[in-house]
Amino acid sequence: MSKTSRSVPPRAPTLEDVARAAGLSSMTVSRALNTPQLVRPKTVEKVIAAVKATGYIPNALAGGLASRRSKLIAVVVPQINNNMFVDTIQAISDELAVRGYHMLLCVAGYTQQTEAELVAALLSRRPDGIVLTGIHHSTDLKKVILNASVPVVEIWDLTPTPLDMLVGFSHEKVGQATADYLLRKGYRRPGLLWTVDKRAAQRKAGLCDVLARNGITEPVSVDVALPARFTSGREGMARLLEVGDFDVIVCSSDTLAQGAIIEVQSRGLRVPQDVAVIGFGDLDFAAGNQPAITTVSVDRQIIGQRAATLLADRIEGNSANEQIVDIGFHFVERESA
Amino acid sequence: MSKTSRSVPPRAPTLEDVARAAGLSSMTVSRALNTPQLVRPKTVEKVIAAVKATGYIPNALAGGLASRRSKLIAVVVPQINNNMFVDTIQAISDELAVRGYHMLLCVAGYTQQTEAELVAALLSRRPDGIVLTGIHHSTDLKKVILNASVPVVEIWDLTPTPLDMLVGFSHEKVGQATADYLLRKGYRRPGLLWTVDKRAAQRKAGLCDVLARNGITEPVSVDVALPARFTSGREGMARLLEVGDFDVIVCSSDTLAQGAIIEVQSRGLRVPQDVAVIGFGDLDFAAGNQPAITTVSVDRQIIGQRAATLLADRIEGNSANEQIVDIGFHFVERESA
DNA sequence: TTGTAGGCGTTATCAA
DNA sequence: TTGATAACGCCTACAA
Repeated sequence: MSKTSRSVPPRAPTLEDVARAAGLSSMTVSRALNTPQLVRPKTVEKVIAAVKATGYIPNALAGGLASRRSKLIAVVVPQINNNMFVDTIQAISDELAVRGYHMLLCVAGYTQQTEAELVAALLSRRPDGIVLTGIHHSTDLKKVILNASVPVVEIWDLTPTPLDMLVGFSHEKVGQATADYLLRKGYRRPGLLWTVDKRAAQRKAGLCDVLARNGITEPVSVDVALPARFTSGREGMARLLEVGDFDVIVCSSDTLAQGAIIEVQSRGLRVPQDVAVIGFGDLDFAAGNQPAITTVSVDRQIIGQRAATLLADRIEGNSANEQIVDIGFHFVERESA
Repeated sequence: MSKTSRSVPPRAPTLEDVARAAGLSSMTVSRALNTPQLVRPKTVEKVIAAVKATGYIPNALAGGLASRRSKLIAVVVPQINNNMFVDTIQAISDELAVRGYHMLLCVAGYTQQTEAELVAALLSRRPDGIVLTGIHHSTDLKKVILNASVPVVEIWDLTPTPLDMLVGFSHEKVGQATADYLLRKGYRRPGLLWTVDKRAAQRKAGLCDVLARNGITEPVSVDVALPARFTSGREGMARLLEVGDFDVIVCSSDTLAQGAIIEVQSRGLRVPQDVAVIGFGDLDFAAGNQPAITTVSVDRQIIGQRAATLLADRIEGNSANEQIVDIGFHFVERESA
């Protein structure tokens, strides 16, 4: 109705508006905001005052379009609500924040098709870099990624031939180390309590490989659905106790191990005397559990931190010298096995 | 050197390139991709073929700039590696994916200053909506948000005066319900094992309020750092056992409760006979723990799902009828108290 | 140190 | 049903 008070459309202030308020050109305002060292201090002050006065908030869409740098990193994980990945995600987010990037987080599930589609959609955001979980990708995905020539870090696994950069560790070796431990401790009748993802499968392969070479072939394995849950640990252990007589149960994660231990104890049996239990991950409850869980420790935060650093360095031209980072792992002997 | 093979700069194909390949205008290609129902089927086919041939990937920065809709939702949480929030985040992500949005995930920590800065930076991405954890924000943050006139959902808390929309429950009532339960069960010497965030403080207030009205004033409280960890639970319980004689320990989360229970058991005491323990959250191990943990169940996924739905509906003009969603909670009596 | 011109890749709008 | 034109808001490149 009235053309006085609300005649101004509620358009967000632009660089131009700030420039007008400051009596400068929009280019100078842009410089004052992004590269203040190239602008006279007094001018910078003027700009800052004008920004405050106008309530200006930069438009990163426009900025990214013009500069061809989005300051955006896309992160693809199989799941968020997974004790293994959350610490890595948090570390990525923290490190990226320090470097001035934002994190676009996507859940791919555990199928390749989904991941390929997701990444294609993600690329439309023109991220400056991408973090992919794992090293097994569909050929479509690989083609799209390489074609986009965007820096990529694969995490949580190891291969001599990554798409680009990589931060992880060898799951096969984890399995082997676990087998070595079992054999050294004299366990002969192992049972497996396992989730069905690719990395867990590699650990199983390494484990069974060494066991087989030592005369223990095809140990019984009970599979449980992802994500690994305490409940699945209990149920899986219950099934194992029905089908066989084991001296040790190897679990694909500490979460399962904790559930398994409770199940054993609830039957009046003792861990490790009646049946031992081994986990994976060294989650925060592993050391304090009763009995303390023997497990494989992996620095999940370092994975995220290094991944973010590698990407940011590459993007900013401080070309990373090492492209493949093996963060290793270490076996932690505690009470449960 | 040679100007034949590599003379073409590796510029990503644009709408224009697709249009040329299809013998159409870029506008028609844009329509075929976004609103195919407005384009002749045969033309759409041509476009799809040309897209495939050129390897075209849309540029959402340009699209967002032109259309003023980024298809981006910013989510701000205090922490990611927190058992309480991950399920909510995952649910938001899942629901947003279905609706065609991407999630920008930011970690604010537990200080208001950080959150205000983060949101300002986030707004530069021109998100179509924002999810904020909690209802306590700095006045700066509120001003910026309202000024940007972007849809907001606050989650995990309840207030009659949200910034905009809200999905959560009353922490004070959770505390009251817990107190009611304690009193009904005849517990008279409660101790508290608590983290120091705002929402936990509200639960404590509700709890102490009811207790005080029943003659139990200022129960001893041991505070532990965030995030709530199994280890903190054990340590906190150890301190409690040193400073007093309690018949029940109320914990601000199941994670602490689980640690507390183990600590009690490791001393040869029994839960709940020697000391009872109550948790909060009904995390996945609560029901299967030995003893099963008496706790308050909150549907963490629903919070995320409803928040995402509210936002998407609002953005797409299907104006949400209810702006404040109280998802409630329910007390779950099990064995530990 | 500051300013001008032009383009980044897409979509809204209007015309055909 | 399709196309031409003009933004969208910023930054690169160059000039002054």
